[in-house]
Amino acid sequence: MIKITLPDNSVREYENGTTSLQIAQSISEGLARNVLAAKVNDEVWDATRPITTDSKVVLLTMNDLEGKSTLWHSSAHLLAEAIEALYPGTKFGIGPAIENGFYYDIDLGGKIFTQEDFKRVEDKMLELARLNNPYIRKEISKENAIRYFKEKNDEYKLDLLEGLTDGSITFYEQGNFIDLCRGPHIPNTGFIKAVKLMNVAGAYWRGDEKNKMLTRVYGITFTKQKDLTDYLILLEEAKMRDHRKIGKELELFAFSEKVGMGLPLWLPKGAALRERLVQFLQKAQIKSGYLPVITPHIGNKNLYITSGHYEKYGADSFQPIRTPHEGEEFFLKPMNCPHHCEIYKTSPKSYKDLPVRYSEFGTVYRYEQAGELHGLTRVRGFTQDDAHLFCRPDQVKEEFCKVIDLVLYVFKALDFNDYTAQISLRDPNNKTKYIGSDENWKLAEEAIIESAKEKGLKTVIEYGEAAFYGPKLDFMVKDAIGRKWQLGTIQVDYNLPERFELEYTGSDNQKHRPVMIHRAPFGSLERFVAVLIEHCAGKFPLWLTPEQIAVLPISEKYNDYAKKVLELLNNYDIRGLVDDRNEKIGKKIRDTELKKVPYMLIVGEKEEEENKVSVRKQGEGDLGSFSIEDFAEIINSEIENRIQKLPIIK
RNA sequence: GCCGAUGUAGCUCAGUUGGCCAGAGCAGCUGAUUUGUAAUCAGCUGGUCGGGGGUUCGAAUCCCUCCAUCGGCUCCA
Repeated sequence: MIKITLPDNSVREYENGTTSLQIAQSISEGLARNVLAAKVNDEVWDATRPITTDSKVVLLTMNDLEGKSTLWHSSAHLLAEAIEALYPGTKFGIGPAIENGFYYDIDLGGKIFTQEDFKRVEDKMLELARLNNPYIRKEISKENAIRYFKEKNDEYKLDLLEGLTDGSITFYEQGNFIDLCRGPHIPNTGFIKAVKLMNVAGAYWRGDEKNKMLTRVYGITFTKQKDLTDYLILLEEAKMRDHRKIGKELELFAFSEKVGMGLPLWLPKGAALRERLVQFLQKAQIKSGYLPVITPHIGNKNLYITSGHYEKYGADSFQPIRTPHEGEEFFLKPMNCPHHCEIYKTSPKSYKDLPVRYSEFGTVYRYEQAGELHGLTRVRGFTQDDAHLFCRPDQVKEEFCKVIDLVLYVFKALDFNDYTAQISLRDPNNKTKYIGSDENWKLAEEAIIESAKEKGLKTVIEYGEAAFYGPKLDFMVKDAIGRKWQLGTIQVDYNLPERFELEYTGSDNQKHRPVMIHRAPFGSLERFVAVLIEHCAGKFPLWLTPEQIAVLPISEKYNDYAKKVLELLNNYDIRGLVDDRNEKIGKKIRDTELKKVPYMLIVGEKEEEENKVSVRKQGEGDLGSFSIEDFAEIINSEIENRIQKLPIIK
């Protein structure tokens, strides 16, 4: 007999060799029908794998991340089985589960796989799923594994096998399909009840652009049809919120082929919104002791040679601008830090001067490959809400913590309430990608980890995500429909001060090297606005939105009164427009609703007589009539509660 | 940059066995109407069918090429 400890710490005894599935059955049949896999002593196992020692067991269902990914991994095998049945001779790369579903990389020889083929493959998958074929785990020798895939003539699997050591190799078999796979898998294909292929794309074998491009087929499956339906509804919702669509509809920004790809044009309303964001942050930064500076849009090549950016990115940048005579070379400014280093150097610094904090809404230009561009989230010209803090080593932690406060202040003001902090460190296997000594990296990493801890941030560590000059703390926010976005970033840097030979005189009258903190709470205004649009679906906070009110006269007879109302409200710092078109009130309301203007003020005979306005709130309806002063009071207190009462950082 | 898809009026979209002057709705303009909480009516304007080249008696439709966009890959200082 073996002892099994369940998550509620209850201990049950089972016969040696009992499976997690049998444990589930002993608890309830319903549970057994939903068990996809099990965590046995913190390792995810097949639910059908016999347990032979005393163990901690957690049964996994669709409600668990690991349960989902087991289902999706098994679904990838099912996809492969279906494709092999329909397109014999197909070679298979890898087929993992991903955040939402799974994919399989396949080589169909010459055949082009398109959306037209989806229906056929989906039907085949469902047909195979209904056979309830078990997923059977088999340990196999490397020699036999190689023989199998040689016979099958699948060079990708042979390539994968090369990296594996004998003794650890397992095959999984379901129906007529055998795959090299570590597992784990669901008990049988019958758990897969709903199947949807999402899209198809090219992907290089092993992610290396020198290798052959395979066809990547993306799909998702569920154990209930309803879950698939809900997922598709969520995707529709995401489509409705797409900032490219809303940006066009609300006339916030545009692109022009003539101006060039990836170069956003801010339209009047978008520019107003952006400017308001800038003012908001500028104000908080000045209160926090930042000194705004301004630097040019181009910089001499030597500047970037010093910073190390030239060596790292020079070849993949917009190429230099050459002057007609002197043979000088200038780059479009791809980042602000080197300029700020030079500002630091314009005067000698004492330890008493530090920290100094230079801030700049600095517009930078980066050559991004054509296929990488995406709306406002990935562009070739953008404005960073940048700042560089130069401080003594003993000030790093305090400064870093203050920057965290500022970032959280920004998130709070804009309703991003669900966020995590990602500590982005070097790739330990490839240190050549980075500049600077191990010692400096260690100091920087410690500063970040300690500060995040002190602030009580929820953190995850990611290796290989650091900037080339230093580790980062990246803030990931979740939007209103649960999608994750990277926004603000804070970086500790011991390397650029060295390259620029930055100094200050200490109390010991010796020269010392300052530490530099790079930070951008928004990240970039472009990206931030994009994420904000998708977060709030275009219904911006009242303090930020381009038009807070629309005054809607019932007929042209009341246009003059409407204009007077708007003027009076302008005096209360409330902004908006009068819809003086010759249209019926229903039409004006409809159009204003679609423009997502927060408040509509309807004025006609009654209102003019009583010097009032009828207030209608966007998305909610009629609120009744108010005097102009009362309405202004309501708006301004709503704004005050949202933003001005937030504790401003010291 | 690579793989695949897409490109028709300002916007959303019809129109492909190649064939009469390329269509609709919304937007815009003109007029009528002067309106009470999500679309008033009528008329009109607007398109080198992404650009260029080719096949053909004839091309939005077929072929080539370039550009842009979309979904991915790779990349992201």
